[in-house]
Amino acid sequence: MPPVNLKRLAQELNLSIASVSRALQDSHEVSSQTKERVRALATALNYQPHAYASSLRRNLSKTIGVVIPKVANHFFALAINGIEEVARQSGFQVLISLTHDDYAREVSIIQHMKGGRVDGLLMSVASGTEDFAHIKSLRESNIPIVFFDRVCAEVSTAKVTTNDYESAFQATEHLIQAGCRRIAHLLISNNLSIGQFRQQGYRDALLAHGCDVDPTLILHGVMDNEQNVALIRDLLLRRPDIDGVFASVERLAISTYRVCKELGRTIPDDIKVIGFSNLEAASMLDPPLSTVTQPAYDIGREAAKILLRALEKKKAILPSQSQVLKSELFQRQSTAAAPAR
Amino acid sequence: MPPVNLKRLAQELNLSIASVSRALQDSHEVSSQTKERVRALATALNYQPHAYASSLRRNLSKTIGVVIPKVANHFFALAINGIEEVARQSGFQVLISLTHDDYAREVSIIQHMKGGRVDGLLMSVASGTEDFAHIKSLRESNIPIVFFDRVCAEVSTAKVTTNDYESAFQATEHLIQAGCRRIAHLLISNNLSIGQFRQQGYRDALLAHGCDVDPTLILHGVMDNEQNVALIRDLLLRRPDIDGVFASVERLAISTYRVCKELGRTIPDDIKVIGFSNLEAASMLDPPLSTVTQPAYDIGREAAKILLRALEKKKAILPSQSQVLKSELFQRQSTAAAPAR
DNA sequence: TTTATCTACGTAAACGTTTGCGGAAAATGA
DNA sequence: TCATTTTCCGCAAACGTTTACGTAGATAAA
Repeated sequence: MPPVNLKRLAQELNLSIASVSRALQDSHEVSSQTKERVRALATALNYQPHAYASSLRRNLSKTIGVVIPKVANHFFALAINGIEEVARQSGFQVLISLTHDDYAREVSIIQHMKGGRVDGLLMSVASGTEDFAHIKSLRESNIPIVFFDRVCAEVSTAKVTTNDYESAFQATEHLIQAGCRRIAHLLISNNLSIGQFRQQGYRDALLAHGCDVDPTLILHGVMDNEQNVALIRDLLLRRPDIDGVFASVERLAISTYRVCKELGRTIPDDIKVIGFSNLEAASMLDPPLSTVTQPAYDIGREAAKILLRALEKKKAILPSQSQVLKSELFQRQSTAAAPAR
Repeated sequence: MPPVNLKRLAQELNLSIASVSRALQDSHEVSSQTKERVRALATALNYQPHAYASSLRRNLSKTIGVVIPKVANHFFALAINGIEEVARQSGFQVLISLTHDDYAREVSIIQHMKGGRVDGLLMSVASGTEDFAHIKSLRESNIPIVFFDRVCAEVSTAKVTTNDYESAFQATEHLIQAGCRRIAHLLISNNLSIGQFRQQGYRDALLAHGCDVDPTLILHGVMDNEQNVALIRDLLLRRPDIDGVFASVERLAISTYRVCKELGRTIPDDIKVIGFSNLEAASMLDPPLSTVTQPAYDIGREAAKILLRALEKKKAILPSQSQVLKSELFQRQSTAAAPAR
């Protein structure tokens, strides 16, 4: 059977393709009777416009790209939900691509996206990315971009982040007030501003409370979780005086739990642990994990909103403005102060 | 500045558009010197082919659609990773759309996908779906589809599942052997085969061990977690003799933990709990949760492989064959038998 | 009446790519 | 030498849309 496209509809209705197209767009240039005829046949034949043909002609894909490191991560999963919600309301599709925190893949993905596939981009930078030429090149393709969470300081555009410095400060302060004196900081090795902010918050909190910053207590984690467990084990064995751990990412907090169980260190008596995390089951852990929880869903929503507003106005270059949402600190068992004796 | 497309390359090289196109495809119809010239300029100008134009002309999008209920779910997140891995290796893009377990959205998404957007589809059916006309209509559009996990029995095509019946049987048996006599079964209300298989495994395990099946012990959960907590609380209060819970999905197991904490029932002494789950932190829960864990990543890989093989051979209709992968049962603290007295 | 405006539709070009066809020049065969 | 094949390239149509422009008829204004 012949495909059901505009030509087919036009033939069966004795109309021109143009009129059918206009009828379906509810143009004022076509009479209401013909509109009805067209719409009737369109639904009868279950006509579906060819999205790519339309994109090609209008130079608009009605699609936004989302480039993130991974999806098996509560934060990004929730952010996607927020993005998708906003996009759907505006009739946009969402094209998700995963970098797996790999620079080469990120470059390749951005290249692909540039070929007219997307109207705009939402992005959380891969931790391995140090050169940003591929991102800057989006300018020339007139593709606006909004960073969220893992922003790129070098590129001036709109950004949605959380108050990472303050949250890290609070988390560290919370550990100090719970009685910790030797606080380790676990982070994923990268030069992204987000990691720097969190580390700075950690450092400043220590200084503000008269503790000195010991660089050997700062551990740079890697991609592989097994390796992280080994690294953390080494650290805790080498420095038995560590009585607090501030994990910059969820995985490192979980790895710390694993190591503590293995070494027989009890949380929170021997070591207190707090970490950035969006884990729903945090309160069900043994012990319940104190967390800094980012408003992931809202971050996604806000980023998408900003991007869609820009697309609406056909602004390809966004003002370098950053919106900061607040994370929430949940105090749970893992950082409970020792009972007064 | 003018856009960099085939026309632009052709002009600058004094060639025809056709030759440039062929050169970039490494056609034998163009000399190796010209190929070099073309490739050189293409990389110099950072030429990126227009994916949609190519799709339109070749009637191929090099894209596979993934339609799933949600992404904030370890199982689906891992499955996506598997899918993405396979797709990337074959040069395919992955277009993810979320149904949020809503029938209307699922229909709308399938409609969109039919408009030439994707070459094939991977799908896990929404729990609310009861009519499958929208799925069957894909046949007419020549779009092959592979179901994974939440398959649709009514549609005959390739399917990738896990051994749900046996896993449920084993999980229930495990509870019985740990000493449980009154075992509740929590599931998400739906008429998908997957839910039926799991329930049947539960029933048969009870019968096989001489327990009778009590329909009032089977609880149909809903979308909202708070509501589920209330439902489970009611159930446990109404039936204080319940000493075991088999949760068909992760969320319901977590909700059970919450309720038990609230009611002061200790796991596993008062109640033992096991559930389907891909939660990485399952062993860190309080107490560590016994799980039936599906090989989510492999499921994604297998489903994608089957689909891509079909696309390779231009087979739009796949033989109704189902591949069954095995889930793994992890015994942890939450189902530990009471110490002999 | 004539002229101008409006309504409703068709014609055709364009978006960027791929590809069947044809053909000129070069290479090969006799 | 001529005939045949091979090599390399251009022309133009096509994919399904959208849209600038043209126009025939109807209506309104003069």
